Amino acid sequence: MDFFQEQAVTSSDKAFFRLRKEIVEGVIPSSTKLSETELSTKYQVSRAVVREAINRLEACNIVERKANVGARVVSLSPEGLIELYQVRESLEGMAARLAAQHMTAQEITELNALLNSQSDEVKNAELYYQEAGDLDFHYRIILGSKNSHLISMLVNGLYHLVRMYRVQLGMAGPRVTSAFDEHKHIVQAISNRDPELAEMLMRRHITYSKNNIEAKLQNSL
Amino acid sequence: MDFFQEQAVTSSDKAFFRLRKEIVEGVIPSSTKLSETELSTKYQVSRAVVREAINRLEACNIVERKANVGARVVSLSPEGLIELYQVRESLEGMAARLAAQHMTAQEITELNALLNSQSDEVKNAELYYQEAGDLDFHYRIILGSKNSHLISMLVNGLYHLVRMYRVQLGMAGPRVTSAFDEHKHIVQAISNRDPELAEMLMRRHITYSKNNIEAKLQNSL
DNA sequence: ATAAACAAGATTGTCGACAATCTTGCGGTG
DNA sequence: CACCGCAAGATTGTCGACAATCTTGTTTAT
Repeated sequence: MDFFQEQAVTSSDKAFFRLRKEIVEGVIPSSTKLSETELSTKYQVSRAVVREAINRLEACNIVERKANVGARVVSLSPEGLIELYQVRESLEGMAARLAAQHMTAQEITELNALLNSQSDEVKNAELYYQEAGDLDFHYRIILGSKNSHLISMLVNGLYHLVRMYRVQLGMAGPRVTSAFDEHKHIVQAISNRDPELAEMLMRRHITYSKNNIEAKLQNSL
Repeated sequence: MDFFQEQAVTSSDKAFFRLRKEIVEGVIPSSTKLSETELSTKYQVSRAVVREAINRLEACNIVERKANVGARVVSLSPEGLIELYQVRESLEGMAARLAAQHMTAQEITELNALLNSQSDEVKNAELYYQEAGDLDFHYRIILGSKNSHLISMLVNGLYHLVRMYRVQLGMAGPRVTSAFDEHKHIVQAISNRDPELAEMLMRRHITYSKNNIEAKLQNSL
């Protein structure tokens, strides 16, 4: 299930994962100032490891830092979410294109199997699908691109930010069955080794999600 | 000329910029092991600032690091360069699309002016163009997208890697006049506020570059 | 009363030392 | 002779203390 369960080897790793989790899940609210000394006492580690963790969070665009002033959690805005989805559309579209070229026959078979198992869940209205299943689908295609830069940008960077928005703005929306059909068509294009179509369908799929979210944001104003 | 001349405020900044420069320009060859103690004596700073600099280089994908083992400069490969250009095609294509929507009238005017001034240079065969002028053009469009994630990924990340490849594999190739015409058409699409076409032309432009580079790599084998 | 200048406090940046881990070469054992 | 284990050396990871910078509240001069 969890593809890349990144495992912590050093203290900084642990601090980084913990901090990221707390920020993404809103335990530490957005726009909060991150005090190095405060966190080091809270986590029972030295300031150096907290510092390194914060630096890594900055590289993920989860916190912003000013020299001699400090770091604070990024503030979420509707515009920021739109920007995020524009980048997603671009990168995941390319991922789908490359996946159609580079995925192995076995990987494609497994992807189809995943979709079939999810098909039952969708019929039975187990909306377990939305969170984990959607992620699983997108991850497989990203990894299937076999492009390490693409993978790194999406998996280590964007996806945590997207999740942060999802959690904190309460976007666990529906769009389940329609999204599922879109997934099916994307896999079909990949199975047919049709890069052009795969990219186009993936871009549309993400654009639809973006529009759906924009509509929700409108309503909540 | 230099758009974002990032200015160093802390010692770590200086160490980071210096290290990046030396790596990109090949003074420190690719695949070199980076010893923290060695660099700290060489740069006359503490190990902590070297450490932080190396961490930042890791975030840029310029060095790879293993826990408890150390960091080494990434190794360049033809496949790596291709992957880089695939990501560039994706991101800069989106940048051109967004630039067509979001650039101000003044920015577009300035972009046209830049092209006109370069037009003379191309005619006079001052191939000053290739390096700085090409960069200038692409940077303006990236910044014109007004998408901070896109800008950050390209300016802080990919472009230094691309330059590293260019310098070390000796890719100061021609393709001057034809690339210039492609630039002209892209700007025209942006002037017409045609996002679709701007993206398509930018993607083609980068694909051509990629093909050109691939051909050179073939020859040098 | 407003604004500039200063001082006290707190926070980040940098440093050198110690602890934990990995690498390397030697010696023992099958 | 090959392989495993172990010890010495070197390298990275972590720590607490000091230095440099920013923030804040008060004072002072216009």
